[in-house]
Amino acid sequence: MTVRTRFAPSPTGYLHIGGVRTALFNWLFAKRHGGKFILRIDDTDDVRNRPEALQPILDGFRWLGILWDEGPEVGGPHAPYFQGQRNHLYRAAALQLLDSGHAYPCYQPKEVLDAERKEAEKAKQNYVHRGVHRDTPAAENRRLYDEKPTTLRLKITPGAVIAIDDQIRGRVEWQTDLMGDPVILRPDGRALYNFATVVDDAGLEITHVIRAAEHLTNTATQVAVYEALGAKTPIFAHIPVVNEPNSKKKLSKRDMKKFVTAEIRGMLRAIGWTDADIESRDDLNPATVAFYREMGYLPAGLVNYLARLGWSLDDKTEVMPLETMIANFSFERVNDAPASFDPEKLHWVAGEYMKQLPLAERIAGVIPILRRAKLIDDPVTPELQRKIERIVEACGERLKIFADVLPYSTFFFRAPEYDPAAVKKRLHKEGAKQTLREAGEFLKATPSFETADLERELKAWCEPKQLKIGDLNHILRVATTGIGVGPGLFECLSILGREETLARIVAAAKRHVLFLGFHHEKSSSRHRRRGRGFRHALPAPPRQRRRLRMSGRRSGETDVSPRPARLASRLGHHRRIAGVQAQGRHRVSRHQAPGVRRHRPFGRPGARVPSLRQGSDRAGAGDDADESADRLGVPRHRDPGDRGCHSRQEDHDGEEVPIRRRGRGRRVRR
RNA sequence: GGCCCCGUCGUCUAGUGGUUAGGACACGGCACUUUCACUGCCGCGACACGAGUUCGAAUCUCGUCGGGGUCACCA
Repeated sequence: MTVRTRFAPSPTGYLHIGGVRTALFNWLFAKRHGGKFILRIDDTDDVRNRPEALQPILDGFRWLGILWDEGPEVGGPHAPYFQGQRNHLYRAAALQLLDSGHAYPCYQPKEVLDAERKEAEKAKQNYVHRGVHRDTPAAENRRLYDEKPTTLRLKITPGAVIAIDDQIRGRVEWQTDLMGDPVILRPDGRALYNFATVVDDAGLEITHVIRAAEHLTNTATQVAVYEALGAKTPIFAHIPVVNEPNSKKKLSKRDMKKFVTAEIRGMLRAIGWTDADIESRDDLNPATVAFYREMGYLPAGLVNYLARLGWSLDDKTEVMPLETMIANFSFERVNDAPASFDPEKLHWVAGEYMKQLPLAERIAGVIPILRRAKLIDDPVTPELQRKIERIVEACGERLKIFADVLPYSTFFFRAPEYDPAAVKKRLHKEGAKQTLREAGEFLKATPSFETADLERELKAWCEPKQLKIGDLNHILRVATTGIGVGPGLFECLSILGREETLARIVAAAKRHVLFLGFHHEKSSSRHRRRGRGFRHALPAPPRQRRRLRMSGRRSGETDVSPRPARLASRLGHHRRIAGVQAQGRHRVSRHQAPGVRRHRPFGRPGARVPSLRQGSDRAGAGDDADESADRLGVPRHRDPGDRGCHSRQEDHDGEEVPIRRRGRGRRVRR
């Protein structure tokens, strides 16, 4: 028997991260057994049935390399692969069940049913619907239905047990007495999910139904349909759901917008998306695959991470080639318990893959990011290409995802934006200005501006002056790049070239005085405190943080505002020259680095969130900041009074509950 | 509320009666270093709880607690 697995997304306009994990398991299993992976589109929900909403899903799969053997745009022997085009099959199957006495028409109005359901709920009873025509002869039921079409219900056999041997969960059983007769066909002839799915899975000869555990309870109904249809039930494997980061809640498709926190917004803006884009597009969201594509994650890294989310190869392997995953994938090593999506680890895995990527491909990956961020124009001249190559080389392993290039390279393409904290730390020092001027003079005349030569020359220059190369490094770095961290200084200078380097040194030396009083006013904004990559922004540097903690301040929050007296003394000076040089003072763009912050989709687990309200000069942060701060930092707790946990106690002396999985570790292997 | 599923460091996981409970991310520290990153080393840190079976339980049984999923003429 050839293994056939399937994934059946609804065309929602985006590929959900939880969904793609399910699809991946299906795909891996099929590949492992030389089988076929089928993509079927569950588009029976009219409301969301937009053809254009399918494309992002197909694109996402193709980008990840999860290719389907049968399905949209590929075809196959069981076409069409859209449920919307298969309704005649469901209808035929339903009528067949009607004729065989497995189904019956139900004329009970919906309102009555709802009322009954409510009643049952009130009485704390399970609601089990049995229609009046359950026991009417099949021929009579068919006559009734033809005369007056209505909903068709499946007859559930009473007093029976439906059981599956789930590949992951072991044996799971349900008592049919607790199941109502499910509707399989609406009055207008359209099928319901639990029915259509079975007709399709049977029709497409799916051998293994691998899906998220949230479908486990659907399985009872579906098995009943298989049996009524006389079809062979497939093998089921219910994989644990994917939870929100640091949460025990499912990473849901509902309420996706909540994942677009102020921080995520900042990241999206940094790579060139506007607020309008973010508002209007569902897929600019860290719960989708598209988001990671946008941010420049390598697809292979995402696949590797997702594969490891709920599955393991052994006791230690984290990063492994696709072939290894395929060769070793088995349900036996799929965990039973839900797994929380961990963006930090994903980022790490992505970085591991980036390390392996040849330079040429890194360059190719970085270009679209630079372009979107409007740092480069469309035609990439050979000269520009060479510059980008040098930048990427200089970034080295700082690059884990392509978007990491931005904080490390923006200053190569436009005038540096000075990070106030770095300026304060490195330029507001006794002698810094002097050193800067002298270094500038020296760099005017060095014989070469090649990286290695610069390094040698500058080191030699430092020696007699009792100046540590490290100190010079800091001063020059901030003066020429505006930020305190980045690629190697000598690489930076070399890439900038002599002319630009000197210009920046002169400009920085001039403005140095201005810096003394100016930046303090607004520097409480976390957003521009650190000009570092996506990966290392939020926490203050170790030493600083320790100090903050000791002073009882929240960690992660830096207060560099000057004491009032000092501020006052500076203000006079500042006012005098501000009018003339206002445009020359440091400016922090609202949209670009160095505001680019640490990559933390979904926010930082467990961290106190510094107030973003202070950063009112940061565009867009104000509105959603409070809300997202709550979400980011505060662990999700249910209301203590709302713990749905009394059930078993109350049950205990009531009805016996004979249904439970036996032997938790037991798995039926094939 | 009914039914079903799940419970090993903050997170991902290894573990199928005998282990000092292993690895990875994250975090803290040290070393390397011109910053950061990389790399190496060190550290922090878990079997939800209670009974039972057993010479011996993270592992088997029962119970308790906790978490989640699902209860549609949605998918």
